[in-house]
Parts: sequence; structure tokens; C-alpha cells
Amino acid sequence: MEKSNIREPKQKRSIEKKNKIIEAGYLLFCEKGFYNTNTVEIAEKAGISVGTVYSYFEDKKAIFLEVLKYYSEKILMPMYAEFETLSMPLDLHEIISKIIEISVQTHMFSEAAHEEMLAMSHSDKDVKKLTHDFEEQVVLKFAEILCELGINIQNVNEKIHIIYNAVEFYSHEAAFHKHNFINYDVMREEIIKMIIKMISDRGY
Amino acid sequence: MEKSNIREPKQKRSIEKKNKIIEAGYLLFCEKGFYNTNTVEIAEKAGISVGTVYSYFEDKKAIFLEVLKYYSEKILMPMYAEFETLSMPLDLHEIISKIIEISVQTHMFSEAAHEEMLAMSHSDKDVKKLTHDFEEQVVLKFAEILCELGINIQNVNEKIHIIYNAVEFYSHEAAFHKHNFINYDVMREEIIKMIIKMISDRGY
Amino acid sequence: MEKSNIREPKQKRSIEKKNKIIEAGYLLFCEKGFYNTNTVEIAEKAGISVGTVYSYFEDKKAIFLEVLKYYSEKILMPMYAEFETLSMPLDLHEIISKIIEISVQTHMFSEAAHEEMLAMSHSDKDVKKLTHDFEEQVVLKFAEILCELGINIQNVNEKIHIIYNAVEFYSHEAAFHKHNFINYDVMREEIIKMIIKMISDRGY
Amino acid sequence: MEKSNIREPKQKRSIEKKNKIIEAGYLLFCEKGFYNTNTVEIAEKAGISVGTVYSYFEDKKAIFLEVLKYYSEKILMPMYAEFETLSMPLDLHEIISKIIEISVQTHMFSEAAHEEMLAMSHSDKDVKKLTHDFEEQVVLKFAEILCELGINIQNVNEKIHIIYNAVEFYSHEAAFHKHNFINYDVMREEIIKMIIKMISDRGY
DNA sequence: GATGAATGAGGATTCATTCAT
DNA sequence: GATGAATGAATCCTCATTCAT
Repeated sequence: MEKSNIREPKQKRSIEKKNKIIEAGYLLFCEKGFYNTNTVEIAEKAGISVGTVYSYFEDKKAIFLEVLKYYSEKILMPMYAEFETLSMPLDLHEIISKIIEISVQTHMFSEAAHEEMLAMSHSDKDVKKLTHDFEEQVVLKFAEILCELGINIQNVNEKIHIIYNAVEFYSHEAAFHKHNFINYDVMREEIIKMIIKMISDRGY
Repeated sequence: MEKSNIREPKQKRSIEKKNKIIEAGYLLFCEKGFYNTNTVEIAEKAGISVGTVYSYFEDKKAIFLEVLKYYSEKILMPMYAEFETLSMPLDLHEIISKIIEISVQTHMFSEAAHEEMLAMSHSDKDVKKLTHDFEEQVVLKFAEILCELGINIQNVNEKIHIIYNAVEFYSHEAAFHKHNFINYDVMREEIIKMIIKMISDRGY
Repeated sequence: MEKSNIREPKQKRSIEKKNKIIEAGYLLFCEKGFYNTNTVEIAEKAGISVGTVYSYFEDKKAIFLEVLKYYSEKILMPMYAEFETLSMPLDLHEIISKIIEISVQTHMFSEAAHEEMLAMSHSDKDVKKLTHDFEEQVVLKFAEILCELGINIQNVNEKIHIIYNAVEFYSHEAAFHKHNFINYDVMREEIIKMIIKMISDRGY
Repeated sequence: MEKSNIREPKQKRSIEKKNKIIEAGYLLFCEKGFYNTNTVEIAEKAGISVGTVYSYFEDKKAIFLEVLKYYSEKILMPMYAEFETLSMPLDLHEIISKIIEISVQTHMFSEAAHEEMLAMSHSDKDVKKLTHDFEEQVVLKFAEILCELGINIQNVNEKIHIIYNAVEFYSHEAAFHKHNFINYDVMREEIIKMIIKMISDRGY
């Protein structure tokens, strides 16, 4: 087996540098997409040389993969945090409202990342796997959270997956008020209504 | 103003040729994505020369734009057709089931196109506009259809947009049974249930 | 299987162009070695663009491989030709003298090619195979020629291989009078003497 | 004059370190060739840092040059040693056999070094000079040895050069039994026969 | 109108060498 | 003295686009 020449940063300075590359990649991929961003630009934006980029990452795609992980966490962290603060009795409408709000905020900060991720996830095996695993992880995590809250739902995985997608969708739309024929406050209320109904539905 | 050298095909043979390029582009973009498909391949698959491709299209992106339109119609046509055959009294569950079935079929044939489209739609202004307009058109069209069927719904645009997204999402997932922890028959029923509730909801 | 994009030239102009690339590669590889010659230089020397070079050759190494074949023939052709003119009775000393003369001439024209070939033949599998096969072909060809001349020699393959090497060696040395402590006329006579003895030796 | 920053090691530890670099370079150049070995690898194999390598050697080529000297001695030492043990009367066949055996052994250990050396020796002036001088030294040394043994040969330099080359050639071939159509035991006997005849020939 | 060979700018990646710590 | 992270010039190769035939 070939010995990898990629540095695994342990030192604080190294970790910072690697993070700078990821941050630079994130911004550029979002702004211009993967294929329209070149490695020199990433290096420049990170304030280092191309050579250094390549001492932290195998190749350009490896940067993209790490950017994806970074982006994923950026989205989920604040949501998970929100659930830590819950206290009984639950006000479903308020909780869901907050989650959606968080999601919208995140999307405002990273509109493009999501689409870029989706795009690469079909033409690239590795990206496909990463996004696939991420979705799975998120759905199962939320199912677990609901379970811990004592909320028992029939077909929980399927429902959460649907809900997760709806929230994603709304956030993406609302973040930029894409369509004029849509009132985004109304839309949010419709989605919240839908979610509450789904969660409350214990079958017939 | 710059004189355009792009031919607007009037002759039958010319139109056929242009369509062959679009079809070839569609297949290749779906299979490998925009950036991993080159113009020589498109020409070869269309059975003509690169030079000829450039007499019908300004550049590679122009092909993509036309492919997008072609793809959009491919998705919508069979759905619209379905609505032509409706007769009273409406069996909502059956109608929605059929629509979803059509959507899934379409996705099985063009998994990648959708994602590729999304991807380009953020890094490219022209693509962004096209997809934006397409969504708008579809939502308004369905709202109109419902109206013609005598179904009056509060917040109809918002609801249809949500529903449209849910169907898209389900089709995409189901077409390839992406996740093992999801039972796609169960998921479909949940989505149908959700849609019926949304449509039936006339406010309080 | 991947369809190769390498053009197989049939047209006269194409063949000429491919030959120009080979000739350019030959001159440059000889002058500066494989690793110190870049693809742009080859293209420039051939009077075409880099892109065109890559439409005739898979990669830089493929050029080298063809250069090798070209070089091999350049060496052998005039030798084979010499044997066509032989008439009885054979004057061994004269024949061998002539062969050596031809070999020296060739080496004067391509000193470096030989060494470069040897060098690459150990670090590169494909080059190794090519040179290996070439040697084999040459030895067997000469064995055949001797046989046709009615000259029967014990251990013919082994002897010819030894002789072939000695001639190569001498040519390489003599072409540039490398060493001052060597008298190359004397050396040639010693080699001819050796060859004659070897050929004349029918065992004990 | 430019002040050289290259350290001339006097301390035992320093000399050991320099030798480690040479040994590492030798192994790597043999295995992968000059251009496919990088300085980091050499440093790693030598168990030191790149920076340190550059405090002992001006540049990469300087390492190669020293490796060449090291390699040369590795080949010659055991041969010279063999001659120390000779006693009268000489059994030529046995002596030559032994020399060839030693040469084959050396080649089995350093197949590639020889070719790599040849390769560089044409594209690089310094390497050319080194190999040239080495050959000269060897031939003159053997001439001297023969002289000391009381063996007087006409055209001694030329003959030894021819013989030296034949032994080199045989060793290289035999070490790896390159060709199937050659019987290497037979070939060795032919070469020994040739050498004996050459040495025994005192002119007419 | 059609062809497809030719172009060459652009991009990913490597690696000899330096120099701050 | 030693280190090894950082540099960035240099190289191979691709491909959208043009244009002579």
C-alpha cells in the first residue's frame, strides 16, 4: 500500500490552516460551484499556497468532501442544540417554528452549498455516499429525539424523512423569497400545520 | 447589435437535427453531468459533427438550457394528460396515486437531470432563471387545474408548491429506493394522506 | 471499454504530421532526455499545437514508444540492406567491417537515443518490453541471415547476441572517440578478429 | 566566489549521515530511477529530514553523482579483491569464471543503477564525465593488474575495454535471464572462450 | 451547409528548494 | 545543527470553440 503524503494536522496552527482551506472552499464552491472554482483560488482565499493545500488534501474533490461535512454540521448543530432546551409541556407549534427559523437562517448563509452538494452527489460516487449517509443519520437522530420526548409515532422514519424534506424545501425557498406568487409566512404556517398533523396522527 | 450566426431551424431536417442534439445532450448530461460531458461526445451521440452542433447552439450552455426545457416538458406532459381524463366524482387517493406513479416513472428515467439542473441553477444566472420560471409555471398550472375542477382551496399556491415538492422528493427517493430504513410503500401512503388533508382543509 | 480518442492517421497529411511529432520527439529526447523534454517543446518543434500532439498520441510516453520504434528501424534498415548485396565467396572481414561502419554512422546520428532508451527501459514496463522484443527480433533475424548464407554455427543465438552487443558497444564508443587511451582503429580490428573467430569456430 | 553552504563532514556522526543519504539514494534510484525518486523519499529512507539532506548536498543531482561513485566502488571492490588471491600457475578459465560470477552477483543487486547511470550520462554533462572517468580508471587498473601478473598483451587497453564490456553485458543479461532463446550457461562459456583467445593472442 | 482537425488557454497536481522555528 | 511546512514554477493534459476544406 502506498504511503499517503497527506498531513493529519495535530498542531493548533495546522488545524487552523486546514480549517481555513475548508472555509475558503466552502465560500468559493457556494459562490461559483465546484467546477468553476480552481485550486489556486482556494489557496489564495485561504491565504496560503497551492502546494500547501495539497499537503492537507489528496485532491480537489477531497476538499469538497470536507466542505460538505463542515456544511452538514453547520446546519445540524443549532437544531440539535434547540432540542436540549425543551421543557414540558411541549408547545409543538413553537418548537417547529423555531426549528424552521434555524433552518432558514442556515440556508441564508449557505444557499448554494446545498445545491452544489446535490449536483455532485449524482455524478460522483463519493459525494453520493456522503450525502446519503448524512440524510440517514439526521432522520434517525430526530426519530431518537422524538422517542426520548415520549412521542410515539407510527411510521416514524418515513414521516420524519418527509418532514425533514419539507423543512429543507421551505428554508431554501424562504431564505431568498424566490417566488412572488408565494407568501412565505402563509407557507410556513401550512408546513407547521402539516407537521403537527403528521406527528399527532397515531394511525386510525 | 452582433449578428448571430446561430441558425433558427425551419426545415424539417434541421429541426430533427436540433432535436437530436438536445436528446443526446439530455442523455449525456443525465449520465455524467454537465462538466463531465464534452461537446464531441454530444455531437457523436447526435450523429453529427461538432461544427454542426455549433451552428445550432451558441455554446455548450445553450445546449444545456434547451435540454432543461425538454426535460421539463418530459416531466409535465404525462401529468397534464392524466388530468384530461378525470371524471366526477373524484377519487382523490387514486388521482394522487397516479400522479405520483407518473412522477416516479419519470424520475427513474432521468434521475440525474434534476440534480444537475439544481446544481447549475445556482452557479449560473440563466439556468437559475429557467428553473425558477419552470416551477412557477407548474404551480400556477396545477392551481388552475384544481380551480377548473371546482376545488377551492385556501392558500392554494403555497399548498401546491409544498405538495409539488413532496411528490418530487418522494419520486426521487423511491425511484432508486435510496434508503434501507425507509419503506417506500408506507412513505407513499403518508404523502398521499398528507396531500389529501391539505387539499381538503378549507381553513377552520 | 473506453473508446480511444487517438486518431489513426490514414491521410497523407495526417501521417506526415504524426511523423513530424515522432521526428521532433526523437531529436528532443536525444538532446535532453525524456524527462527534460516537455510536450509544448515537442509540439513547437513539430510545428503544431499541443492539442494536436494529443490527438495523435495517448500521452507523452506513447510518443517515446513510437520514437523508439522509429529509432530501431533507423538502425537496422541499412544493415539488412547490406546483406541483400552479398555475393560469394564471402569476404568476412569486409562484410563485418561494413556492418560496423553502418552501425557507427547510425550512432553518430543518434548517440543519445540509445542511452535514453536503456534508461527508460528499466523504470518503465512498456519500454522494457519494447527493447526486449527488439533485441530478440534482431538476434533471430541475423541468425536467419547467416543460416541462409549457408553458415552453420554452434550456439548461434548466444554468439550473435554477444557479437551484436560488441558491435553496439564499439559503435557507441567510436562514434565519439570517447576515450583518449583507446585507438579506435585498433579496437575495430580486434573486434572483427573476435567476430571472425567466433563465427569460424565450429566447436572442437 | 560564492560561499558554499554545503558541509564537508568531518565528525563521525556527520559522515555516517552522509553515507545514509547515499545509501538511500542508491536504493531508490535503482528501484525507481532518478526522476521518479523525490528528495523527501530519500530523506525518509535515510532517516533524516529534507533540510538536512540539503546541508550535505548542493542539490538532487549532487546526490546522484555521489551515488554513482558509491555504486562504482561496490562493483569493483570484490573484483580487485579477487585478484589479490591469485597464485601461479594461473587457471585462466577459473579466474574469468570467478570474475564473471562476481559481476553477475553485483548486477543482481543493482540491475537498474547501471542503466540509470547510462541514461543520465547523456543528458547531463557532470554525469557523463563521471562515468567516462570511471570506465577509464577501470580499464587502466585491469591493464595494470595483468601487467603485474606478467601477462603481456598487444593492444591491451582496447582488448580489456572490449572484455570489460562483454562481461558487463553478460552480467546484465544473465542476472535476470532476460531472453528465453538464450542459454546463459552456454553464453558464459562462449564469452570465457572469447576472452581467453583474446588474452592469449600475442599478434601474429 | 457540414465536417472534424487544429488551436491554446486553463486547470490539477508535483516537487526541488528554502527558511523560520 | 536539524526540522519539515511552505512555496510556486513547471508540467501534463483537456476541451470549448473556430475555420479551412
